[in-house]
Amino acid sequence: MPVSSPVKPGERVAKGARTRESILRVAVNLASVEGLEGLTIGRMADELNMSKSGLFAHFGSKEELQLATVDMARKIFVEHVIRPALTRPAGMPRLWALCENWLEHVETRVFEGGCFFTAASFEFDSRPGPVRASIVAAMREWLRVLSRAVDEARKAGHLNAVNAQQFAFEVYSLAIGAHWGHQLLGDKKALSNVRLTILGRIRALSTPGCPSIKKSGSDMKCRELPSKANLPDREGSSRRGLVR
Amino acid sequence: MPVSSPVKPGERVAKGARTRESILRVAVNLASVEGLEGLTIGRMADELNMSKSGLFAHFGSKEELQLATVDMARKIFVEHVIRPALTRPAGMPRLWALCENWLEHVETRVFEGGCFFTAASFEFDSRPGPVRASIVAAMREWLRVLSRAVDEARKAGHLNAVNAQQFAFEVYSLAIGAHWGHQLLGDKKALSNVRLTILGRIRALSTPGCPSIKKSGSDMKCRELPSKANLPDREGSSRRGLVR
DNA sequence: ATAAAAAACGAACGTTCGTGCTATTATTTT
DNA sequence: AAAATAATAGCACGAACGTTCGTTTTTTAT
Repeated sequence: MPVSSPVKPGERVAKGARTRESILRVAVNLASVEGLEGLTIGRMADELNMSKSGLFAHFGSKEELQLATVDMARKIFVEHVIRPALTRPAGMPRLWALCENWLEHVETRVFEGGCFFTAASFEFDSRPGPVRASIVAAMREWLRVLSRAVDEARKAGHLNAVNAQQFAFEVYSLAIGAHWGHQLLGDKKALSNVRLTILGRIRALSTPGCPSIKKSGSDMKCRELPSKANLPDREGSSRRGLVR
Repeated sequence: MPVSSPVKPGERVAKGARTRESILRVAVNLASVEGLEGLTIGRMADELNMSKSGLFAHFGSKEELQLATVDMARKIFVEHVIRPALTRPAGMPRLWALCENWLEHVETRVFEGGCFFTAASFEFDSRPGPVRASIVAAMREWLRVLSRAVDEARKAGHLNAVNAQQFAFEVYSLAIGAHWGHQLLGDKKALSNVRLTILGRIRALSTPGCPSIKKSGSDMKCRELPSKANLPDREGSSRRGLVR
């Protein structure tokens, strides 16, 4: 009796696709803990109460499974980190939302073992092959999303002149550091400390006209600008890559 | 059977110890590329032209091999990153040397796959066990060395009041980010960019009386203070941990 | 030089790995 | 409801895994 994810009302999805998805959901979490190379078909089959061969048939090779896993992780990452940030107005609110959401997705264990892509990045940073390529592509996209947000903040007059790419890189480095402190050292305050550090870096470069980022409860929210609507913008050019 | 006692300097080294060391030297590099879990006894035996069982006998279990590998990596790390920095005078010169040496040891591939401990950190950040514990201990020590250097720089009047631990954390986060950009994205400028970023962070907090850190050729050197000698200080309290 | 000790080997163990097959169910489509 | 198709199970394979054991070779101490 194999498991498959619940079918959504209205939407007719083939059984195979449903099973495939539940497999990948398990795969993503397992990989975030044990690594993509530590993903073994036998273990997954056990965890899903299905046969090795039955599971295997969905992918045809381990590498295909790994690639599919990276893709699924990307989807989850977009859903939890990027998409919600795009509902915020371009500029400082969106930039801050991206940082917040990233830290939060580690804190709330969207992936069992912390950020999937952080683990995958350092696991594959010295290996050739398509899996690495897929991870690299995802990370380049993430960096692009982040640095575009920085650029938008500059254009909106929220940030003083900065090298957007460089600043995005700096912010993300701090985030990775937070992951390291939180996940490896077990530093409970690592995430919130880095939240403040990033905030400090942003504040140091923000203009007087920048919408304030202030505490509200135990959370920090960035006050929205009144101008733009509260919807994900599909402004103009085609959006390829991470968000699709 | 007890482990052989440390031999006096100049004394002949038992064959076993020599072999053990060459095994570990291979192990460290292999692990920096394939991960500590990817270390397989068969592969290592092949690479060293010896038998699996002969190699295995040196450690008794894979976990022991991993622990020994972490220890060897620690020794190499100390030799390339920490020890040379301790020859510089406490304060800004030493702090900067630590940063420089870390970035350099990635650039010059002291470990084949980049920084051993960066890889190990993210590989084991979600796994229990003694291997993880050993990595954590090493990283705590590294952070302690770094933040002590920051503190010394403050005491020497080179840096304005800072939370040493926090600042050390920030600096190391940037370093990890550099590793990520260099190793995963193949960004040739990642290391030198972050070198400048760290420099910027340090400069922003340094006092007027701080010895300047200036370019000399394509390299940056921190001008030494005239006061202290150019030797590794064993100042006072026992030094336990990383450097031993 | 010879005996004791240490180190390295070779073969094999039981397991698990990824991956093929061929049946046999379940699900869709007609 | 029957036929066609898709999904899963069962079984087996060769290779590689970590590990054990008895033997042989090399090093060390007498």
